[in-house]
Amino acid sequence: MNEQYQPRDIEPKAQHKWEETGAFKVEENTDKEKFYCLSMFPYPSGRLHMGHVRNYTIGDVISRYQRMKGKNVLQPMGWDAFGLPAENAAIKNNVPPANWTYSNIDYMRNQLKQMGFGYDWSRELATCHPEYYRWEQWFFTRLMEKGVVYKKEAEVNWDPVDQTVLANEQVIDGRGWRSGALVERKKIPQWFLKITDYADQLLEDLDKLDHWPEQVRTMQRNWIGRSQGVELSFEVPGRGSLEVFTTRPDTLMGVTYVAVAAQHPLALEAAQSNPELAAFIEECRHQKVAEADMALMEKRGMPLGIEVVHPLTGEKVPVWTANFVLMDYGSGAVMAVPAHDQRDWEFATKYGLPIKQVVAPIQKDQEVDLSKEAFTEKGVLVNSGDFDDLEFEMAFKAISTELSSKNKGKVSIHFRLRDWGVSRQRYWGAPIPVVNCNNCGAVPVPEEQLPVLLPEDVSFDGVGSPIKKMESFINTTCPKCGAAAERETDTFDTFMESSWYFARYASRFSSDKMLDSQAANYWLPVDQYIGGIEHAILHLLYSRFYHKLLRDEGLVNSDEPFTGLLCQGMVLADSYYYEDEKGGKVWVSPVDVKVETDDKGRVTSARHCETGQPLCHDGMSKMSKSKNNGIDPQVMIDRYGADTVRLFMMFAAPPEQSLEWSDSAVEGANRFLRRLWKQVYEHLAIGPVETLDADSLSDKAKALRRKTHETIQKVSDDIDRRQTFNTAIAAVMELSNTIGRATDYSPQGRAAIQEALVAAVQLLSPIVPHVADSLLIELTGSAQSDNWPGVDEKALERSSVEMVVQVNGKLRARINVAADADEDVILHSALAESNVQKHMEGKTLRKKIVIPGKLVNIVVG
RNA sequence: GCCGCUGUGAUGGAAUUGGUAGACAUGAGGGAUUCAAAAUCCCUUGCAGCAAUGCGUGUCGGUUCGAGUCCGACCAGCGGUACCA
Repeated sequence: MNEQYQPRDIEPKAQHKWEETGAFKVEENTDKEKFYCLSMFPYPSGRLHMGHVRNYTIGDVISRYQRMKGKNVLQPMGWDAFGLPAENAAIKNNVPPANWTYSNIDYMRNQLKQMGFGYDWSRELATCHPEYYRWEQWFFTRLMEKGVVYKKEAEVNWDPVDQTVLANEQVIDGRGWRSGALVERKKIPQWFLKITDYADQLLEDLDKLDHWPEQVRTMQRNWIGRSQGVELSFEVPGRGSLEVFTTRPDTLMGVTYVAVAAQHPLALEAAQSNPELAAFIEECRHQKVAEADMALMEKRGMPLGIEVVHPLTGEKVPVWTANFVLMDYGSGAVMAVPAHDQRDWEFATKYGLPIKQVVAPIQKDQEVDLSKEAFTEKGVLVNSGDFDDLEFEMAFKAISTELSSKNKGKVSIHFRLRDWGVSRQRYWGAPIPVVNCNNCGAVPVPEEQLPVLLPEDVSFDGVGSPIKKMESFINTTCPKCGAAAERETDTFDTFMESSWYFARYASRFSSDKMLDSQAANYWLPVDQYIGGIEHAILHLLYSRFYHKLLRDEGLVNSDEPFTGLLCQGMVLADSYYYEDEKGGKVWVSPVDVKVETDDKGRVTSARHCETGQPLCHDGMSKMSKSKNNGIDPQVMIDRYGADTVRLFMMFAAPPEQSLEWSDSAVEGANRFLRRLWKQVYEHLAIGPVETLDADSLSDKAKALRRKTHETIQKVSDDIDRRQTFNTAIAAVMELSNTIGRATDYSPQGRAAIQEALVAAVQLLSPIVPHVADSLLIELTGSAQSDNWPGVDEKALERSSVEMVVQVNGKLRARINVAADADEDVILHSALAESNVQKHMEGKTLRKKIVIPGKLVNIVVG
């Protein structure tokens, strides 16, 4: 055994061995319990970043742990390879997006291998590969036939100079990021998936996901947003009716105006004879489509000069157009009750519209001042004619019944969730498999003509998608009637690919079907899914939806794709900047910063290593290009080895929390591994160890053995149930410290040390597999990586326990009592303590609380 | 804006079911070893105080014998907000 820990030596050796023996290649095997552990696949952006390293280390630790517990573990890896960054890189470097993507994949695959992750590489996939997206195209044509798909006009951000659609991210301060032109909203025809048909299932099945974080389930519930309300109509004299939905029909008698979207037909019609209104509508066309922008902008509106008829009172109320009403959402119109809705109240106050109170507080003494704000609580009706004195539920019933009897409305369930628009006007994505024919309309491409290949050899100028100008791609014949026709040139939203990759991994080798049901159903659902919290809604909701579509097509037999979910936090680093002459911030990589501290180790100032330029510290923020604070994992792997990086990542914070990068803590992790190596080396250098006989140990050896088994118990629970890998590592560190203090070097004393060392290394092996592999071979002659240590309950037994004694909740003494002592004995012993008596002096004993094995609290007064 | 989360020593964090606040690390200070340095090893380290002790988990209030943990209000930061992935 080498005296020094040399990761450069042992890591490639271990990795080579795993590859040679196909250690992580798995097959369906019904004799063994399966475990499918999946980390969210990466976008191949160029190099691995710390977020990936963290995500995949967590996944690998869980996988290796489950494998050691004897399960048949599938852990695959692949590439979410379509997307916007490839197009940006193509413009910048003048290479086709495909070439850029493939070379990134090659580089990053090699990096993953250097980290020692135990993937079944035979199942690797890339979503930009036709053998992957052909099935997505095929499935879409099945959905078209089933009517789950439809086409409608929807608004996009339009850059009028570049003549291209922009992602929300590409709109900066209302302007196109490249052209600088004022962005417009534009309606274009797009494909939608009817996720709203599955809204109820998606909501109800959340209750089954009891191994998901509660916060994610809550967010999804709120996103789906089921609410019960009333759909009602206001008559527009001479022009039919205006439909609105409200969850507060009890406030119906307080409606003082109705608001419609700027693009609403009523508004557009009124604008024809009203130039001022037309100008307002034109202005609204330049608002961003993002919800956050909509919510933060100034609420503005204009009257249309028309009135509608209140469905119950028959009174006329004015119609306004307002910039916060969405045309794409619901009916594009809302009723306004300024007295009982804060947004309506602000709008009414701003434009001098009437505010009519129709709800009063149930508690008579509660004050309502409608000149200050709206009264939005549920209460009792007033100023509502026949409905006066009714409370919310009765009022809801009475008013909705009245509306249905007059045929003016009905109770209905409404979802916040909107259908999923899957069309993108971009190049680097899977082509939508549709042919547009003048005779037959939109025709799905038949299965035998799939895949519709995306041409990869393109010149990419960034202005529009190349395939939109490529006649060889566009011109085709209609699969139905044979006439000349045009291909759809839009591509799929990349969420389409990431919504079913987990199923394809499980059935990676079926070449004639999207999924082989036997393989897919053996592995699915995923037992443990790991990824960033930023995917809590969109990706996870779309995947759940897609899984149900696969189920309804008979391809899988489960209802949900992911049984367990772990959302890991971000990786942060210090960020530093200085200001240039123009006052702009110049960000300096933390690698190039020298930090000065005072005599207590507090940071006093920071300077640029080379120039000495004083720098401002901007605190910890997410590692990003924009703040130039990314730490390259490759540099750390080269310097310390993969095990140190893995250990630091898992030790520095619990997985769901954000993790702060710290150079000195990385060195600390490395130091621990060196110490552990040395501990094993020195133990073995003394000579052979005899077999442990648990009954013939000294008290000291017994205490070490108890620590060993307590640690096994704690680490097993930490990794398995709690998923707090940081505390698991801390526990092994404690065990290592205890081993270091051992003084019994008799043959049986050394046998107890041997047991402790073997356990420590085994417990760490999911986290630092390379060094563990080497150490276990030295200690036991074999790697034993398929063995998780078991707890010997007998080793845990203690004869006495320490308890703390409090007086009025303050710690005053510690006592040692027999483990099975009863309350009287414990109290007697507690009251005998001199410091306890001192604090009781001159006071009356009021209460005695005894928590066996923990504490005694004496209450005096 | 809305939805969700987080806040504990100089720093990362621990405290699992309401029961010893600060495990395990990092940093800092002191010492040993060394010609010297690195590395390594040992000791100290929440704040105030000589001590007894008092104070202390973002802020303010509440429940309880007992609150980092539960409840209410607030402040700050972060994630998502439907075309970034």
